Amino acid sequence: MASIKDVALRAGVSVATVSRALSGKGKVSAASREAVARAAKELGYVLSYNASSLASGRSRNIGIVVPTISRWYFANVLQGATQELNERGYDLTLYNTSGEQRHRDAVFQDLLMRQRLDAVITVTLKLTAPELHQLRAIGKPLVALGGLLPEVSTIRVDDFNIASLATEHLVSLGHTKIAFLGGADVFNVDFNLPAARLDGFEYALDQAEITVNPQWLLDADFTTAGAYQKVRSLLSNPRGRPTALLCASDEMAFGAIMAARDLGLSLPGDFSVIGIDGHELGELYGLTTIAQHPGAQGEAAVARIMELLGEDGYRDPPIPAPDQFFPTEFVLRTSTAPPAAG
Amino acid sequence: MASIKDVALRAGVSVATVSRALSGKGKVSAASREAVARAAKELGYVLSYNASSLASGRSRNIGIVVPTISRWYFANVLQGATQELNERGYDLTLYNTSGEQRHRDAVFQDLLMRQRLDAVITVTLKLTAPELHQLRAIGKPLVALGGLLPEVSTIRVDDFNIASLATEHLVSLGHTKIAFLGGADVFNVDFNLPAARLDGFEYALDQAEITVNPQWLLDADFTTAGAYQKVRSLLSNPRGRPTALLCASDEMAFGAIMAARDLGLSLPGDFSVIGIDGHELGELYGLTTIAQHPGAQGEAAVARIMELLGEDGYRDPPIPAPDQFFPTEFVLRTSTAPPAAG
DNA sequence: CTGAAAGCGCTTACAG
DNA sequence: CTGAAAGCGCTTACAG
Repeated sequence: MASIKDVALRAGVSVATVSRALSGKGKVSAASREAVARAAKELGYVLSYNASSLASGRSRNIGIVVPTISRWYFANVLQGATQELNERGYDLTLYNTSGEQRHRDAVFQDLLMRQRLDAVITVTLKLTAPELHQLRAIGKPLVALGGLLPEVSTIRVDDFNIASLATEHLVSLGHTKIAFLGGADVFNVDFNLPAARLDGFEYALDQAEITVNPQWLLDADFTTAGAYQKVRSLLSNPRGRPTALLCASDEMAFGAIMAARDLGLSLPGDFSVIGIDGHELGELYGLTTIAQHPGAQGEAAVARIMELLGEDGYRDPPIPAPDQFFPTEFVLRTSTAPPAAG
Repeated sequence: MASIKDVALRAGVSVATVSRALSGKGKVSAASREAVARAAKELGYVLSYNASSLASGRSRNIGIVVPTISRWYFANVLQGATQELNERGYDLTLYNTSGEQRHRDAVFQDLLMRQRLDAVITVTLKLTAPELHQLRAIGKPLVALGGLLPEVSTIRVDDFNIASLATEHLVSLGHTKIAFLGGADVFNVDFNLPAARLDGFEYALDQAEITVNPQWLLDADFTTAGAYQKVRSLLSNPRGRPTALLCASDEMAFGAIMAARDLGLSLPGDFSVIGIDGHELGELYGLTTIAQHPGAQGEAAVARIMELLGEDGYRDPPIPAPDQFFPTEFVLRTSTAPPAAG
């Protein structure tokens, strides 16, 4: 592979000039710039990022830590983040904390520390105190997508507000018998949202002076199959069932719809379902939902990182790191309607 | 951050000894080893991978190039690959070729070339000749998951065989009116499988002396929604419809099942569906399928890379790079049954 | 605008 | 088993 020396030799300038010409930093005459560009092209020169990073302290590489990849939300966040980063000429290094504890430890104690990263994005991770300490020790910009890192710049949706809005929708249709399907803590993820979403649900019902039936506050594991089981039981209770259900994720809402159908209920006449997420499949199910656009969240996290990095790769002093609510969108489809008369 | 010099100073040895002690390469006395370990720990030393890579030529970093992330197969491949890599102390750098052409160009012309990678894994990508040339020019081990890179070590499932097995299953149940739903080329992915799977389908029918109805050879875009539309049309044809369907992916099979149900057909009595993939949701749908375990494929790709790298990070001369079929598994559920009498 | 040179933090023959 | 030293390929004050 051609090195910067080869380019310098061919262009008839010093390596310093090659470096300046190629990076665009510092003054270089038009003639030199051109000669360098030509030489570099002829030699197929690509700069060594290890060397560049070592010398400059900038890696053009962002780390992202997720609790799992193979779930809708996370896969879409990654999709948005990689595209945005690759477009800006940055690499993305992916860390997955799922699986055994020692893998997770390896990520925080070793992999993240290797000084190859300019910044780190964490996605809905509930970190232990030592993990947070480690992350801070890197001394690089940090963005927490999905919130949850104290004193760290965060981007997240307003879970309380989303849940109360969804609930208000059901109330406004005339429902009073409304159930809630939240999510349990899985993957060591703080889907802490469950708490906030439950609060929003209860708040909206309270505002409407509707009493919450504690039997109708359920939990599943954020999967379609898990939700299916729970909702099937819910709807089979001979002592009466709700006419509407708010699910803390669309994937769970799909399970709820399947369960209701399998029990012979007609939707939305007998049973209304609203989700939260904006999953593509929602269209096919006719699912009313509140879309949170995770791909765009991934892009926003990258944009925030770039702000924090500034033009030269760092800000001194650092700019304040805001906490930002990401906008969501109410999507009305056919899974919600007024309850059947009677 | 503490550097190797600090550790050397504190341990009372040279940096060379520190390097050897920490890497485990070369002879070091037990005493030195211990002193170094203690000093490193006390200082919270973590080695700079940029420096290490520059000096040694090894990055402990594997690149993986995918055409998209937010689809079941790819998300699961990544899930398997990251876990396996993180466990071995390797970083994974993720490149996504979806989106605009210039992003894709940036990946191949720039990002992959930066000499930060020890090896590259590509996932079901149809590469152009220049792209392939670029990849080869890196001079690093290459593994193609899903096949398709000429003269490159590949790991893939046997699409022909999978499809013919699935078809034989339907035939053995007594079906003769069998349709096939393949996938169109999306994302610039060579889901070239469609061709192989179609071949397998036709072969099996031929063996059973069943004539293929060309009207029943369909194509969708590998999505549930796309399949739903196609199958709805297929089943609504007043001139008769098939009693069974082979779908080239489980996600499409879900759409097929939904379409059949929405038309009032009873499954599997009126209509049998078999998929290919092993998607988790298949259980809920009762979908008979051929599971291909993409997470395990991701792990296998990593294992292959490690073989190619050898203990020291390279093999000289390189070991031969085999082409390997990844095992799949027939999963019988309730979506397939003999056709209703008549 | 340009070049010589120091330095980034490691690894690894080489000599002992 | 150990250390001094060269070298990996860049970047960036510094001096001109």
